[in-house]
Amino acid sequence: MKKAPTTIKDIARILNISTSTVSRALNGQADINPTTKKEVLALVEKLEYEPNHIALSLKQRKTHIVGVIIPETENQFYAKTISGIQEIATEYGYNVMICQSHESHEIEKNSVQMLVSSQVDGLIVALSTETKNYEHFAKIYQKEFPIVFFDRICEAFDTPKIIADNYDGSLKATEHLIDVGCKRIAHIAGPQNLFDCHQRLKGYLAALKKHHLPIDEDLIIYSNFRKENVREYTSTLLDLPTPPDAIMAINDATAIEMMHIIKERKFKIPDDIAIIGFNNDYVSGYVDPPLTSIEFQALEIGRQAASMLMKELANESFSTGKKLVKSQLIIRKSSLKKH
Amino acid sequence: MKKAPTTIKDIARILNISTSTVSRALNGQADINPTTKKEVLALVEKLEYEPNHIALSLKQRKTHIVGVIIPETENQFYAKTISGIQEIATEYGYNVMICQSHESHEIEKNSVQMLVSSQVDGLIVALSTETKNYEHFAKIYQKEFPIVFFDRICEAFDTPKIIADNYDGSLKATEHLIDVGCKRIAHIAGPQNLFDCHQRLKGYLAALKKHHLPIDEDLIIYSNFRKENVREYTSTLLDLPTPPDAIMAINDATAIEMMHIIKERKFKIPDDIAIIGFNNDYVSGYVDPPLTSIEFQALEIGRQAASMLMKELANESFSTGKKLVKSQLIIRKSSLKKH
DNA sequence: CTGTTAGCGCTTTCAT
DNA sequence: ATGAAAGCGCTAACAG
Repeated sequence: MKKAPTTIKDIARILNISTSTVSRALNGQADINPTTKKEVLALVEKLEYEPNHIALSLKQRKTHIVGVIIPETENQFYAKTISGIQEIATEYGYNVMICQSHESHEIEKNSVQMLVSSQVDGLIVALSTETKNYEHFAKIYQKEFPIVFFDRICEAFDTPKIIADNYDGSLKATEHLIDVGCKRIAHIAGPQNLFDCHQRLKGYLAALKKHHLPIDEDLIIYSNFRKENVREYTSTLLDLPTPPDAIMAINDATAIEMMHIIKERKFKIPDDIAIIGFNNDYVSGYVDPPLTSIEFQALEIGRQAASMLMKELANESFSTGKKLVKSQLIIRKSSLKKH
Repeated sequence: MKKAPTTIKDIARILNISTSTVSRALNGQADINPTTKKEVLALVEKLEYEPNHIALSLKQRKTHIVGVIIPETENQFYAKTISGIQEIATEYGYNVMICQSHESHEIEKNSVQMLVSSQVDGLIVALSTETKNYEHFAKIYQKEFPIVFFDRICEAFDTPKIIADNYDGSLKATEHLIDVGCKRIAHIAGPQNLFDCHQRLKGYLAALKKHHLPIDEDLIIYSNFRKENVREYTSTLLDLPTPPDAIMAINDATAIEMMHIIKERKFKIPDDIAIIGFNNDYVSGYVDPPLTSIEFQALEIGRQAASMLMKELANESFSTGKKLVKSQLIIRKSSLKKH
């Protein structure tokens, strides 16, 4: 059983003054007798009074909480992103309420509703894999509820959008493979409704085209991110009449799992098949062979997303349109084919 | 500029009824004319009315939010833990507000204050590395504020505590090393104010004692978790007159980094030096050689911590004392010395 | 079955 | 410099 906390009223009663005076003493701005103020502050200290944010929120119709919806905290990328968001939010005096969609459209929808009901002042969102219908956002967007999308963005709305430059990262990675002599480059693509995955595929295709390599549909496999399907994807590729000489997987986890299976099948990495992943997970430098990967600045993306929202909440600016955050190719042994 | 949301008052005005009737229609329990109810519900639908949780919270002095303080979301273990907490909290109709201490005592202290001011109904906490003074918790504990500690627990308070069985995990891991013939087993220990790290050291020492191996202080190194110091720890061990024939590192990240350096120095793993880590990060199965590790059931720990809190909030039970969640030794090549 | 009223903790005019 | 009163959105006694 929790004890009732000290309120402004308690202070007022004890000091025989009105609650408004206490409020003034606490907030400092208005006219107030320095002596009264000192007394109040002393009692506040003694009684360990803590202001009740809820009451304030109700009064001001502003909770100073931002809602965040991401697919999974277990995903390093989103975990870092959260840190970036919190860093900026804290700076602006905001708190963060995080929901995970677990890649479910239904959960995402409920989270939006719950966060809105909780009166969060704005939303920062990376869409779930399943989300192909945006009504739950449309509903609040048309009420001018502040939303910022990042990474898994929704192009349907005119909100700020922060994304890693997946297109450029993918393009550079593919060109790197072409550089080291690969001719049949496979791509394990992600669900194409996800903006980032779509950009990766586009970057891959652009690189092939630029270097006049044929596009072979057999070399493009659409993954659903499920680990248990990786073996199947890998086998499909290895069993082709002419297997690929390089694979660019949709992420490091998939790449690492594939490397495992490829080695089982006695193919040499990178000499038979070069491998590249996306995300540059911290382990990628430690697997055998070390994995070439495209690194995204997750922390920076989180920071920028939060900054955009903070600015919008402060009515400072209202920048819609996409903002790209640079990505970087980290070259390691898994793609360094001798030629 | 956000538009003002629909309130219960709006509905009442339009329908020419009182707000309490609307409230009753919405909550369903009390007597209410089915027709009136239908009208209200229809309008609620049409106007997209969403109840204001803040108003409810103020009224009921219960926010249905639990605060969570963890060191880092980037840490896989805590990321999973969050998922477990959220799973249970959601089940009970609670939301979760997450703060990261980033291993700072100061930030942890501020987070506690902020969460309490935000009127969260309870707290789930894993302490920061820096935290050696518990006053910020004592203050709320004595007000009977519900707290559950997990993993990095604080023994000073009579609250529920959920921890992975680090002692047993460490004991088993050390015995496994002894089994495969190791005689000079080193331990990279963590800060001893952290409960889990302390238990790991105790398990290690217990195993040595049980098997009548001498305890060599040179073989115990106290780490601060900083990646940049790992090289130094490794060198210290390798440069000993008689280097260790096994190392049990405080976590997989450290173990993997050490493996790297050990290989640079041309020691063979596991034949010269066997390696074991803690946590069983998803990559540990993929490094070269695959890393033996102790796995903790992070999800389960999160679930149990949340369950304990939910029960306390429902006044169902008040179990203080530690609850252990089993850990498991995952044996891989890095510890399989031939003998 | 429904309306009236008071109040949750706080700020903020408006008086004094 | 301070107090009284209203109100943020909602629920819950109480009265009818």
